[in-house]
Amino acid sequence: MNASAASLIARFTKWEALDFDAGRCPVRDVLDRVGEKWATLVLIALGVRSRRFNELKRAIPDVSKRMLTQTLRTLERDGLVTRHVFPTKPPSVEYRLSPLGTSLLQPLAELIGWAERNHEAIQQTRAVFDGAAT
Amino acid sequence: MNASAASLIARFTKWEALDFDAGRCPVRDVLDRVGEKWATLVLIALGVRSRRFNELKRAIPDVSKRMLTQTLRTLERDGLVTRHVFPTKPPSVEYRLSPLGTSLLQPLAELIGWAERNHEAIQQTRAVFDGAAT
DNA sequence: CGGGATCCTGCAAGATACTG
DNA sequence: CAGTATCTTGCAGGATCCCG
Repeated sequence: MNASAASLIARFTKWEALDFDAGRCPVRDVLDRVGEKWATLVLIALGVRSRRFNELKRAIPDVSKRMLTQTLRTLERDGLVTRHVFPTKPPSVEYRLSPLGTSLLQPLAELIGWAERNHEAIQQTRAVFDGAAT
Repeated sequence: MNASAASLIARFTKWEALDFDAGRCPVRDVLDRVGEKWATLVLIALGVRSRRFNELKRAIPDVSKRMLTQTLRTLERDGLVTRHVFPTKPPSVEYRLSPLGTSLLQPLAELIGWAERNHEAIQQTRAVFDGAAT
């Protein structure tokens, strides 16, 4: 147990005492974003460099245009990504990570680092669990 | 931009060069967990202390029994939580955070800390965005 | 090129009722 | 107390076609 985790636990203990309402917890917004299938990938891809719509789509081959558009709108709405239109012909639109979006990259990186370090252990545990269930 | 974020970006650049498949990315498992509505709350509540089923339910008032059971099963399957049955009458079952689950608490805490520091800015940006859309 | 509009499907998650 | 079983609904996300 480290300092940040201990602090989190202390905060939760207070929320709990106040009969907190998970539905209105503002932290949900952020966790929901992280849970969205494409949001994190878009943030990371834009962390590498600013990109145009179809550049992004090539960087993340499996995303559909629809979901990419929707993901970008959501991220823009939350101020994590900015959209810059250049009135060329045909039009070109560049997406950039905002300072806020860039700052999110750090905690995200730590979470993903944890996932990379531990996903093998998770998959083994899972195999054992599923085997025992049979 | 800090070290862990820079490292993440470097890794992504390599994935991208290898034409990576998001559907098979093992990191998804973890991000999906974080996105699940109750999983993080359960992990934090168990970080405070080990608890029994109905203790957990009281700590997180809005969760239904069904979702709590399902969430606990998933976390147990991934080895983040362990389940201990005491054959008393009536039966009592205690859930504990495993070492793996405890280690997840740290990156999670940083993400939630970020969310707490920035949710106000996000909500303001969102209000402006929605206002402009009208 | 950078989308928008529509239709469709599957799954997360809630409501309710029952049980060892 | 600690669940299971069943039904239902909302929404994420995919497929397809259209547009300036």
